[in-house]
Amino acid sequence: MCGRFTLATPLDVLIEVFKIQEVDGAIQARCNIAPTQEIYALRDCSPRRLEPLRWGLIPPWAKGPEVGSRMINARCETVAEKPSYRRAFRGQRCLILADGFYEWKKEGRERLPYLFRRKDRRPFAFAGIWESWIPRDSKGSGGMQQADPVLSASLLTTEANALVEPVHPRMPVILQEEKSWEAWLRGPASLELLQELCRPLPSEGWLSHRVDKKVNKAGYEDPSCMDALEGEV
DNA sequence: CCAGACGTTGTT
DNA sequence: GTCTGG
DNA sequence: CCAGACGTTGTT
DNA sequence: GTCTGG
Repeated sequence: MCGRFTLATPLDVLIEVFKIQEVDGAIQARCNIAPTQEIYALRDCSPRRLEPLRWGLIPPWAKGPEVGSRMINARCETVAEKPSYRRAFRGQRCLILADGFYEWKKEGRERLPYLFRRKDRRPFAFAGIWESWIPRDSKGSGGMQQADPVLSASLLTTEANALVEPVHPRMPVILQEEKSWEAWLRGPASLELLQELCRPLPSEGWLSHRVDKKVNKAGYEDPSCMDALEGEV
């Protein structure tokens, strides 16, 4: 699973790595992105536009946005069939930008967070799906103003690779090459190709280390979140 | 037919 | 909206 | 994902 | 225990 991640790479580097052509809104370094918060995604190949989305896919039929708080992940094994996800999986895939992700290991009563990232610290993308949700006319508005649609997203999960497996049995679907970014975003794609892209990423070129439990608290964003605990590598 | 769910993880 | 369960 | 709340009535 | 909020 993946319930927290980081995106602390400077914007100019993201623009260069992902060939971003437009940037929507201000993006700031994030060390502990939590569900329901803003994430940054590319929804199209051309133009490649970086935009903020809400983490937690809100299906179009939802009565309120809180439905999205339990839709933060989609299993790649079932995403094509689940009523809440399949439409987005067919035609609304996105790349969620990241440069690290946290997974928790259960040790008795404790939940110990680990950070996973590339040795070279290059940013990468989670395979995501997005939806647009239109708020129902809220009671006092009297139809005066139509609320804007809310864009939201889930990220796909797959089996853990050798590096993640000791900590947790699932990990996010990671795309780290231009070719796979293109393939994930590009129009209609065969189920076969998409399944291929969802295989667990090999661990070569990646590192993990334990981090402080202060990461457990959503909203704690100090850069020291990403520091290795003493005695860890 | 209507009502109710629609998701993932991990578990003694 | 669409599917499942009763 | 983890942390924190988990309830109603009626009100200075 | 289970749900909601971040």
